Amino acid sequence: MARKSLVGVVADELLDRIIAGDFPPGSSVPGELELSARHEVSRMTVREAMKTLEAQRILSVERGRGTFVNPLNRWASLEAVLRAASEGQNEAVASVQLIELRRMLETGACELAASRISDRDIEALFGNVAAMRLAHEVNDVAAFVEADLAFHDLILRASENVFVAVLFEPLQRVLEKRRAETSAVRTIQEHAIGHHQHIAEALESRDPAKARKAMDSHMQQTLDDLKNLVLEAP
Amino acid sequence: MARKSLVGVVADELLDRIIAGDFPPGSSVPGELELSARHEVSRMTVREAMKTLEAQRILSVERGRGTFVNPLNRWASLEAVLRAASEGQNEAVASVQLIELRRMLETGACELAASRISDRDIEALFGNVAAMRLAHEVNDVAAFVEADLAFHDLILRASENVFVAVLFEPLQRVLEKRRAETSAVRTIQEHAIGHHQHIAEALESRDPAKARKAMDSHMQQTLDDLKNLVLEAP
DNA sequence: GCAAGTAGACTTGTCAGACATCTGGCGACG
DNA sequence: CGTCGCCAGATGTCTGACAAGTCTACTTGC
Repeated sequence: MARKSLVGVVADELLDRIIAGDFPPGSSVPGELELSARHEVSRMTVREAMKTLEAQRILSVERGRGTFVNPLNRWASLEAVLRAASEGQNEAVASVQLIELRRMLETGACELAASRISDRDIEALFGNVAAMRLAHEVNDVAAFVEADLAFHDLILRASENVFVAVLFEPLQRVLEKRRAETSAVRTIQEHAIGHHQHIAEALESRDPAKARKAMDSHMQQTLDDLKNLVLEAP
Repeated sequence: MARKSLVGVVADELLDRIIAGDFPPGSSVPGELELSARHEVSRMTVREAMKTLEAQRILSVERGRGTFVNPLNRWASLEAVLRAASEGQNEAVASVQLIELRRMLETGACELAASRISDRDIEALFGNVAAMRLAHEVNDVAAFVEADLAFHDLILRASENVFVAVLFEPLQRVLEKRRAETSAVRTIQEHAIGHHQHIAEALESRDPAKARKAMDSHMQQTLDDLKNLVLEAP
């Protein structure tokens, strides 16, 4: 694990204080000198920390006036928004909303991919399903997850839309922990194998509507699994 | 227009050189000292420029080794990716892909909003349609666009999904210029009014599938309009 | 008395130079 | 031949200073 530099520490602590509500949107954040004294670092370090938060549109720096907190809907960092939205009892709500977002992107990408995917990619898709089946039989969770991820990644790339991939990348990183959890349950594995088989077949038929529906069913299953896990967890 | 600070200029020029292919993904960019000499600024300025690019996951800075260019699919900035994807003759392709992305988010948000939207918001929706109709009659393009944007913004917020709004914000900023162009054509205005009316009615019926379909038709129209304008432009 | 102008305090922007710390390779030494 | 240590080069941080924008409040001229 990479030890964080001072800049990272200061940026994190400042973001924590923003999320905690110390500095509500629209208000100003303490000056660079004050922060450098508080965190016992030089002003340059504080400036670099601010620059990272400004690049994520969390802060707006105005020369001569001060530095201000942007409203949450202008933040450009999915992870920062996730941290802010997960405060308190909202973690379950945030998880569901993330799945909803994933559903939009994946079903859309699948619909596009249906009319653009190559024969070779379809073959690879069925190969991934076979790999999932095998991993299920020998009870190899890691291999199962890997084939699962490769399957979805292939569809994303087959949609031939660069921007979808860009938006999806941070989402995947946030969700990968929970995916590993759900994938450990054998009955869920069986469900997933069936859904993936249907998706591959739908793509093979080159029917966008059918492909979208197949992926949507898969996402609905994923959402149900998440709800059952989160809500029933002790 | 805000004059860009030196940091912004350096960051832009460096990004331009990356996009131009001077530093392909995986390779290293020149050291801080070399860049500070090239741009005739201090090392601190270069460092802050690098920090902004690092925060957007365009660069990876590794202490003691150097600074490296990330592959495009790891970039976190929609606008930077757009700049990279619009190089050469690809601008039309990039525009279409952006609309595809917007379609995913807006149809998804509309589907969610159908079961969550309040009566008051529905009323406001019809109010916006009325405003569009009025603006159409008196030929006020600015008012038309404003009501249009308010309509879509309302649906986004009615979906009650924070993350959708976060992803959609930069998209909207990128697309707003073209939207103003298409909205200037009177026949397109008429089409849009009809579609918006259908969307509002579908949401009023609280039928998610119907709402999704109505929004999808609207997006299809937008896509067709864009294609006709881009492809037929002299 | 009032308004315009201005001095000052406070903010961020940039610069210069220095030292610390990490990485990787090269060479000396066992 | 392998290992250790040194060194060049990279980024990380600090100090102190000055430039430049913004807002407030006081001064000044009418």
